[in-house]
Formats: sequence, structure tokens, C-alpha cells
Amino acid sequence: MKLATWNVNSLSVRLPQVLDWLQQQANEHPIDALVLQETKTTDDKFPREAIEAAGYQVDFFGQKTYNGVALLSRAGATDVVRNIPGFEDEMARVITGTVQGVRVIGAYFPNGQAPDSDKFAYKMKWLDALRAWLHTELQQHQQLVLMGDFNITVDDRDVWDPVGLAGTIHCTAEERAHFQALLDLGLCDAFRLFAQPDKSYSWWDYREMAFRRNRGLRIDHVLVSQALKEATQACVIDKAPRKNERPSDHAPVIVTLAL
DNA sequence: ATGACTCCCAGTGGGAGA
Repeated sequence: MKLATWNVNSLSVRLPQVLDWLQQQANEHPIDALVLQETKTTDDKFPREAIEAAGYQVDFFGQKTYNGVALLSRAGATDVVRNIPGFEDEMARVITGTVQGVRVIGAYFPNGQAPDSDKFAYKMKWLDALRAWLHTELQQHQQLVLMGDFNITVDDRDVWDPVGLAGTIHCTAEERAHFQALLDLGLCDAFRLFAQPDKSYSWWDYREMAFRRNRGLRIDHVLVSQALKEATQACVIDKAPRKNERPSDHAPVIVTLAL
């Protein structure tokens, strides 16, 4: 089973790239489930037909201008939940569904802007709510994958300039403590289960030719539950779509499970 | 360096992203 996450930075702009990428992946093994972040489209304008024509069922949850998430799957998703139950949120950030027996959670974590900002405080509250809800989800679903744009670097290996960016947004001790708290629920960073190239990143700024110079961050993650850890066969960042014309600033992350 | 680039909604500029 192959699962993936991709922050597309506007699905209306990136739809052709998403469909091309799914087609490319199918030459090896098709992606069974794909979660998207920053679709930036309201549900009435979501390109459902084009995605279904490509062989995927899709659940989505969006809003105007900002945020927006989607869950694409070949088999279809059941028990779909939008956002974090019990956490009042104006922003469309989470979509969850059960696909082929796996609880798949696709999430667009808050950016946080700056450590002293209101947005950072919201990020901390959101992370608290996510953790509390995940605790109950994990009790109900042994096979669970949480993936998406976490907007958190796990450690300095995930940062192109760990000295210059120390303590800045995505790299603060508070954010990393929240990430660790997710692991402590019984989740595992699938990417670090395997040997990876040095300086592996999933996001590069559009400015200053950051991709060409590989000045990036690894902030898109796939977390697998303990029950899935042994079944996890690979986890890779696919930089190819970042080389497209008009790319998203994020690259997709793919995990392969022996299911 | 309060920048750079891209997207959105707007409407010939500004917010947000990371």
C-alpha cells in the first residue's frame, strides 16, 4: 500500500501536476491514498470530476483563499471526519478517513508565523487539541497514519541552516516538543526509519533560487502507528515535482506499507 | 534587510505563507 502527502499551494493551479504525478507513480505502483494541503478552494469549486476521472474517490474540506485539505483514495474512504472533533476552528486543516483498513489523517498544521505572535499561540492550542484527539483515535484504530504539512522541523538535520534559523518559526523548542509529544502517543517518523540522503528537505522557499541551492526545510512528515511500523517498507521525498514549471513550494512524501 | 517569490482576492495593493 502506497500513501502520500503533498502541500500543493492551490489545487486549481496544481491540479494538472497532481494528476500527472499520480499517473507517473502508477507506472511503478499506484498511490492508494493521497492527502493534499493548501487546496485554497471552496468545496463548490473543488475539481472532483477531474480527480474521479483519474480513478480516485475524493473527500475534501476547504474554504476561500486559505488552507483546505483533501483525501484521495482508489478504494474510497469511510468514517470521514473534518477537522479536530471538539476543537472549534474556522480553518479547514484536517481530513480523516479509513482507507483499506488504515486510518489516514491528512493535516495542514498552522504555520505560526513567529514565536511571539498570536498565530504561534493558536498553533500551540491546535497542537494540544490534535494530540488529545489522536490519543482517542489511536485507541480505536491500531493501523493509523498521520501525514501532512506539519510546519515543524524535527531536528537540525531538517534545516538547511540550523545555526542561522535556530529558534525561528518551525525550529523552536516548543514546536519540536509538540512533535515529540505526538511520537510519545505511539507514532513513528517513517522517514527516519530508513537511511536518507544528507540535507533531505520537503520545502524550499520560492525566493533566492532556494531549491537549486537546496536551502530547504523538512516540514512535511509521515507518522505511522506502532502496529504499522514493522510493515513500513520505505519513505521517500519525491523532489521531481519541485522541478516542474510553476511548482508547489513543497515536494510530496511517499510511504510504502506491506499491506 | 520590514526584501526576495507565489498565490489569493482584489482591483493598479496587501496579506499570508515558511
